[in-house]
Amino acid sequence: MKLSAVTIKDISRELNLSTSTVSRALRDSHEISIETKQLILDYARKINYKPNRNAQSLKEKKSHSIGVIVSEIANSFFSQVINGIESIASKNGYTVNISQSMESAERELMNLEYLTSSFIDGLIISVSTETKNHLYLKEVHEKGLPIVFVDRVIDEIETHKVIADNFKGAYKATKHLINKGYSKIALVSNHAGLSIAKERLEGYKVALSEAKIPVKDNMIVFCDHGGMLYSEVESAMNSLMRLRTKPDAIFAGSDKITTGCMRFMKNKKIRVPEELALIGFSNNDLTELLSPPLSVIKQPAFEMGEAAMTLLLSMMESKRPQQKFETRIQSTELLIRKST
Amino acid sequence: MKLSAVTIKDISRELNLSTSTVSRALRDSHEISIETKQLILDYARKINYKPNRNAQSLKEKKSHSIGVIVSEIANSFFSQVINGIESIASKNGYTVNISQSMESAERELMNLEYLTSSFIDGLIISVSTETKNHLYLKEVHEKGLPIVFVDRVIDEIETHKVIADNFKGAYKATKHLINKGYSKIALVSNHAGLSIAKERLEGYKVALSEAKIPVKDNMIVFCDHGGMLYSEVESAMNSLMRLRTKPDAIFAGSDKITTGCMRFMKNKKIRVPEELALIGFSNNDLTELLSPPLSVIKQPAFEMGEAAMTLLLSMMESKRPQQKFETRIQSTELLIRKST
DNA sequence: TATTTTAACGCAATCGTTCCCGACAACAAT
DNA sequence: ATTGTTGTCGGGAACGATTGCGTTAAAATA
Repeated sequence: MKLSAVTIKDISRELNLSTSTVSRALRDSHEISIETKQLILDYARKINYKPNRNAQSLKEKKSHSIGVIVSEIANSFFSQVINGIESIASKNGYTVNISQSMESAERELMNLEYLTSSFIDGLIISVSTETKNHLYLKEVHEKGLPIVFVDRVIDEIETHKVIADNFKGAYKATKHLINKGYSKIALVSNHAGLSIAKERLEGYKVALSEAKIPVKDNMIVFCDHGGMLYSEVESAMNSLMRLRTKPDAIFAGSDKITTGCMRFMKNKKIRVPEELALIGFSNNDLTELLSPPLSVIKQPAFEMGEAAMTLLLSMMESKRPQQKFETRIQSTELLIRKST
Repeated sequence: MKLSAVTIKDISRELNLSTSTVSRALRDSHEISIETKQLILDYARKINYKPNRNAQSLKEKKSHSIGVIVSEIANSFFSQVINGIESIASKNGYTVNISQSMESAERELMNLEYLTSSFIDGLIISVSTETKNHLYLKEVHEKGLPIVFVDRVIDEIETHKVIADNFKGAYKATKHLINKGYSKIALVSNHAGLSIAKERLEGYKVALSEAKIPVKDNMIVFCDHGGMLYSEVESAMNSLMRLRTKPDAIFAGSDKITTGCMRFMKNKKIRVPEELALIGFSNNDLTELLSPPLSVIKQPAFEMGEAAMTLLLSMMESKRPQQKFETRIQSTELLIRKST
């Protein structure tokens, strides 16, 4: 069942006017006399008229709604990003359609195909770890769908991008560990193919090199699903702990991995930071309350969401395809607490 | 700018057929010969035809999208609920439109009015703490919009409701504290007008009464915005700590309040549970890793989301207004850890 | 052979809005 | 008196998909 809506026709019939006049009055056209306009507006308010957005969308070829695809909503970083997106979107009369890829390329594609059925005016996406073939994304982009990448970008697609300064964040974190006297620093990274993972790896490597610490391959392990499952982090950590020269510090490459590592150390009763230090990317507010309070690299998630939506707005509202695209790099924050 | 979509007309023109035939072929009607059908299907796939959902919605008077209004996405409980909703929705071809009230009745109403512009087929809502006048909600409900309440319900509106067993959860938590030897148990509650707050208060009171512990009003404090701001929790806790007979245990009435209390105790260097025990409602995965690990009452958030969406589906898909509504009460889980 | 049935397709209206054209007054300018 | 102008309004065609009904030819039946 559905709600029976009142339409422009109802108004025009009641007031003995044409639908054109009513439509124009509601849109405050100058072609309508003030009296008629007032009459229509009053009556419309009285019967609680709301324009049918589907009809409007069909006519205007604009839905005033955007799609957002992230890997998981229940992830502090992404929920904060969405928060930022929503705040700008609702201010500008846009509805936000959210779907989750759950780090699965298949689900991502499904959502994408669904959202792009001439339904959304624009898309903000943070690609899943699995994504390797972005044919479809590229296709809709070339057909003219405005897209903004957030956090996890695809270099091959030229459009606006909003990312954190992953290189610098990783660099600062690693350098911090070095300054604290740690030398056997392991990296538990996200999927190697991810843009953020590459940048963070690079920051890690450069910091080590500058300190003349050799970068060892066996000190770098990967979680191909970004720590979505704890077991993934567990086996990554286990492989590190089996090493002949165990690490004395862990640098975790994502929110879920960071908390996963923490969980691992708790489970294994590894003392932090005495036996093993821990620092990682995380936007979870509770990291501060952990024992020990976690040192983290925090991304300006809310602001990144705002920036992405603002950029998307500019694309959607511009008449002609934009030529110049910008990549906004927002700086991360290093919060040093007790775990390092 | 927008993406130029391919329509049924493009197909019909190219193949020298009528739009009716094309439409019927795409919908696999028996009135179309197999050869023609195949021809159309092949060509449609070739040019990557996607039906225009706005046009479909206009024709069918169904948008196949639902609205979800919660107080905040970046709240583990709600993000898990949304997770559950989305999983069922996408399986059934529905798009989820999420908006946040941020515990503001004004924002809630804005979102509601926006979503209900003949745009959504159904609504799942967890009302904000501020909400007191639900006139508009009642109005759209009476006009026939299927609504399902989750977690925070409005008794006056008769429809499906999905809630956790708040009474029992609170009862069990309080009883647990009593069994552990605590007797001066304070309740830091959510806004008093909220259904969940009332039920939890009741569970708290009954448990105390059964143990012949008098219920004292000054041991019950309220956070009118559900702990949205830390300052709110802080002042609530401060008023408790100023009491002549301070509490020896805190029972926190919501996710944000629980973590807020924990934060307060850390800040004030109050030893948990020696000086003050803490238990509370929370769905945050990290509570386990806090020091001490928090005892919590956990709600089946994901399952609640699933249930809500399932109920909403049944309402949306039924031809006539439903008469019988159910209130699904899902049981909570008491996780006893070190904070009590 | 004449008539009915059936298969396969087209026509045109419809959903609710918007907007390009007019239409038709009243009035001003020539 | 004729022509222009302006201010208000209505007619009707879109937007893209769906669908009841009508049409036509071929096939089946009498």
